[in-house]
Amino acid sequence: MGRPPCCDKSNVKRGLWTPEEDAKILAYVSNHGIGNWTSVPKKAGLNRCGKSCRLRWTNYLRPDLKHERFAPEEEELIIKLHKAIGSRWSLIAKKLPGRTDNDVKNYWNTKLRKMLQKMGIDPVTHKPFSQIFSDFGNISGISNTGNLNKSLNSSLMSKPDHQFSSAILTTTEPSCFKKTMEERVQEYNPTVTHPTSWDFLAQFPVHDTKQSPLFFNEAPLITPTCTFTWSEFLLSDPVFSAEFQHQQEQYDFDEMLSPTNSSTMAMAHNDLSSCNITSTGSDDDWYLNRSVGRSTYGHGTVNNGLEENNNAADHAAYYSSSASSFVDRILDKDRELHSQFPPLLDPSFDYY
DNA sequence: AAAATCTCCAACCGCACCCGT
DNA sequence: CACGGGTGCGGTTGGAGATTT
Repeated sequence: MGRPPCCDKSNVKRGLWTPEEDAKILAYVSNHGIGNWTSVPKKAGLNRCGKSCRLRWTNYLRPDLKHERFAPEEEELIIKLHKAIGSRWSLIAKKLPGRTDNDVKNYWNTKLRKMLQKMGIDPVTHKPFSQIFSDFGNISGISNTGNLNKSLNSSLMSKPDHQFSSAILTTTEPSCFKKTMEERVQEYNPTVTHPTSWDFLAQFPVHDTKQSPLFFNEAPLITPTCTFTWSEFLLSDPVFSAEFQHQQEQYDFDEMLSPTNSSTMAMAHNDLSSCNITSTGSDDDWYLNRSVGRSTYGHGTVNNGLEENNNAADHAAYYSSSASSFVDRILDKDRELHSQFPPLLDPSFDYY
């Protein structure tokens, strides 16, 4: 027998909150503080589930929340923390003052995940696809070039925004696909005149480990081709290595991280310990943000013009202006790695 | 101009954990 | 120790606005 619901769902209001309802929550909290949310609806005169009240307060009404767009430093930190600990949004949010787990989760799902995919980085493993293919080439029984080429061919037949499907492991696709890597890359992005393997790989949609466990999850089948690891690369990165010097002084991550999953957590400990973010938010800004920023009453979100940054030009500007960013350094390292994989760099390489 | 599709994010759901009794 | 209510958390959904066809 399952647990009874926290309230009678049929008799409580659901959906978007009105300014009047928000005012009641704010008035209640200012008078009584937070706690015992199940009794809040009754005491505050709201026809809402207590859980819904708590969520509204936690995710939107709390005075310490930031409502402006994520800063580049915040984006970088989210990516780094996600690499270290995965989708533990509440832990990640704790390192981003003024952000909630819901904020971080939404931002990851709508922006960062897609951005990494477009850059050729698998947002699940945070590895460039090149490294994944390198590992792929060493899987027993499918290591010969012909099969690998056919597999690559198969994946190229899919549209970029589609998830990387298990089709990569099939060899039954039509064999009429004969474009070179350079042609494919330039077709995808005409501004690339001398595509690297990275550009080539950036075409590939991301692999979904849930849908296609054969590729990633059967770890014993995969034997890395070289001793390089991305965690070591990150540790050697000049920016991050400086941060590592202060690791234990800044955070007690043993407290944050569960003792289970020791190897992953050990890495997480290293990566997380380097995080050092300074709060840029101000409580005083909040009411200003609420008045000039966005609100979510009635018809959804109203932005102040700075909120959204969806176009590619802005992204390009950001990544060129935040010189030698986290991702840039990964790209540089990946190109270096590809010097060890010349066949993929040969313009005459034919995917057939 | 209208319809279709996409993007974004607030809100919801259900499970797990915490903690007081 | 067991139980039950409250809370935290991550995944998912619904729908409004934006963009594309």
